Amino acid sequence: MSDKATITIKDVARVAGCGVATASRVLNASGPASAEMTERVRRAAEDLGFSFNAIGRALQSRRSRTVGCLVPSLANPVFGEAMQGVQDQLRAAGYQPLICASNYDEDIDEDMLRTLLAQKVEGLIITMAVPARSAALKVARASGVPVSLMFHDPIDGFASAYVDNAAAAREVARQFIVRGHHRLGFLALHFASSDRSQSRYAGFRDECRVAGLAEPALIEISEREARCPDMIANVLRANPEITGLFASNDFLAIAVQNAAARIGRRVPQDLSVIGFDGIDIGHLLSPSLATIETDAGAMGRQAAHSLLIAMQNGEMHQRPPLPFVFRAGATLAAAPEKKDGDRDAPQSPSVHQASVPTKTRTNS
Amino acid sequence: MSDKATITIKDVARVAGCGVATASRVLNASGPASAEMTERVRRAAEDLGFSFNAIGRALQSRRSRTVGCLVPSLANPVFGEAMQGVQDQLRAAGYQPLICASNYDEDIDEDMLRTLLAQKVEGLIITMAVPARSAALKVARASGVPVSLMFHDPIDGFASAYVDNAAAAREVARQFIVRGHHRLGFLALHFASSDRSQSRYAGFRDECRVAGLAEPALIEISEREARCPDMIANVLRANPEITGLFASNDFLAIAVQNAAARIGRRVPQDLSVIGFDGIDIGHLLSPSLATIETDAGAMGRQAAHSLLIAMQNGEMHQRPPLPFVFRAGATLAAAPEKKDGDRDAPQSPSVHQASVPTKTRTNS
DNA sequence: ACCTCTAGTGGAAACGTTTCCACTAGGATC
DNA sequence: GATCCTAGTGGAAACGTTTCCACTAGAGGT
Repeated sequence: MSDKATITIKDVARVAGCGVATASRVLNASGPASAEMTERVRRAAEDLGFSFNAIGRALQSRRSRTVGCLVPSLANPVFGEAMQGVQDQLRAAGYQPLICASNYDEDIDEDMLRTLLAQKVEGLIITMAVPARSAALKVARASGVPVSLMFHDPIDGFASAYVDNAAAAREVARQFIVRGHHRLGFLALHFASSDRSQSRYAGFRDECRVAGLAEPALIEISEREARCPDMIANVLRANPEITGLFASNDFLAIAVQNAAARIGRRVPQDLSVIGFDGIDIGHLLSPSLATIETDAGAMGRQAAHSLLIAMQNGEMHQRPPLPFVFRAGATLAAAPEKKDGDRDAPQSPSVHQASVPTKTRTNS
Repeated sequence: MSDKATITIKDVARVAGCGVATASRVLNASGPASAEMTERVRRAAEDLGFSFNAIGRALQSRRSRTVGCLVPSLANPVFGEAMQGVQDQLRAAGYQPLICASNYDEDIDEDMLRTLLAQKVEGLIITMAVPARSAALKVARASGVPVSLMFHDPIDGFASAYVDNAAAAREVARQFIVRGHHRLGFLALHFASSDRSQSRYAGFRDECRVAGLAEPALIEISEREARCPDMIANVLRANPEITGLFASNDFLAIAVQNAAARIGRRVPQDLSVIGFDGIDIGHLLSPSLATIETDAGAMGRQAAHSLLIAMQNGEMHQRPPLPFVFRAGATLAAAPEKKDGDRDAPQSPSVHQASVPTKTRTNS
């Protein structure tokens, strides 16, 4: 049943009774060929079940039609969605993604990048574990291959498909402040290594300052701690004054709710929580999750699109950041009545009323 | 800064003052070389920043060191985790996955498979959108490349890394029955096209039969309907007699809870729900999610491992199915007191007491 | 009748590797 | 001193493709 050997274009040419050059031209529609020859070659290819060997093709043409993609983890659906977007976009252009995950390991990051470059990818789409001072990024630049970043704020002249993390965080802060919260906290995962977390904290803090609030607490926890609700409960216990907590991502926000319940704090009556990413099930939970909704698929598509353009004309342009939306949810409510004599928090001047905005659209 | 041209092993040989054969032997440690020559070649490669071109190498050696992976979607973290497992395993063996998603589209399935084969992947790891009568599977078989399935029950002689869906579903049924439920339902996504859903329903139904219960209701909904809580609410309304609902996956189980709340049914007092997959956040929700816990990463690792073995010695062996665990959760409780004169449901003979087992481990 | 053009064709080189083979130069064995 | 081995080496052939180039033959222009 199966073929004795692999079938090459030479076999096709032989059967069709022509030279390989002609066969190649016919099968690629890349040059002149008589109607009769065309028919014969098509026929032969069909009969033999011929299909091109992408490797031979890539070697000769020096075009692998392949784009390397690197994300920290595929287990995180946010990156999965982004990859889905990347694939859709690339596929339409006749390219194929080579997808790798670094598992948040800086060394694997670099290693994977080298592997991808050895495969002669024509472009790279990268979300790094540790973008700053990343050896991987140096490798990428040295390669001369066009690079699109994803999720990261633009760094070092690399274009990125991202949302403005600082602006989103400011929006989160405003949502808290509007509701009378004045002791806020930011719960960060991978803070030290994540530029995104850092931008978010910066924006969050800035908005607090503008509103004359105290510096928001910066609480870092490790991935391992995040998996352990008791750890998070401890964190909450250690920060009893916080009434509004901004979590690094939606999963963490959910974990916070769980932890709060363990120590008898009610969400949102005692503690309001806002997440980040806008994962789908957020809507369905009770209480529903207040969060910043982003579109990871769109980020993937944009990164791929920019890259494709750059691969054609060599010019990589930074597009404006992608829009995000604040999604209201039941985890966010007015601050509890203060029991202690906290100093009065001046309201931000832009705040007109206490009515709750449902969705705020923005893209800067 | 960047290299004027790409550096090949010829350049290395020239600089080292030797033939390419020698350079190749040194750099691959694949043959004899004098200490001095070794040094010179290493030096030259280092100085030039040489790295192998995987394409040239693959062409000549007819070994791409690459494995094609196809999953229905990367946006689903279950598949993402599996891919992560695959990658870890392959990487350790010097292979690289080429990951594709079919987006649950049968045509893309086949198209992707052809693309992967054109890349001369040395093996395939596949989870199909529609396994039965799948053209993709025929393509895979015809290619002669070793194939590991993932998630699917073994089909057509292909080995698979999977959990025994029917057994898991029987366990789910027992958990309901133990608690006095006797009107059960199975809520399926992609039922017509998913062998997994079908196996689960079969097991679920079988166990109901064994216990002398009525046939469980089979409720199919589309992906689109699943996103719309009102649709699910309608389904619940249309099946008021059901007190125990087995959902196709955890996300769907969460959606069910939400829908139930909308029509005033309490989980678990009025309706018990059990999911499938065992996603991490299930623990953290309130009520916590009762579910069948599976290890997608382990499935990926096993699929990759079996494949690697088959790639070496040509023999693909079906390993026993991977273990699953029933995870108790607050969405599952005793059946509500019956209000109508339902006939008595005989208890399964294996049931000794009403005490709630916390975890049941099994692997068959 | 000559030249020029074009369509159609195939030979062969190249892409970057690995590996087979042939070759040399010593050292060991008889 | 002839023979055999071994380590070390490089030339060259392949892998499957595309594409440059050269060639033919007929058509169309003078």
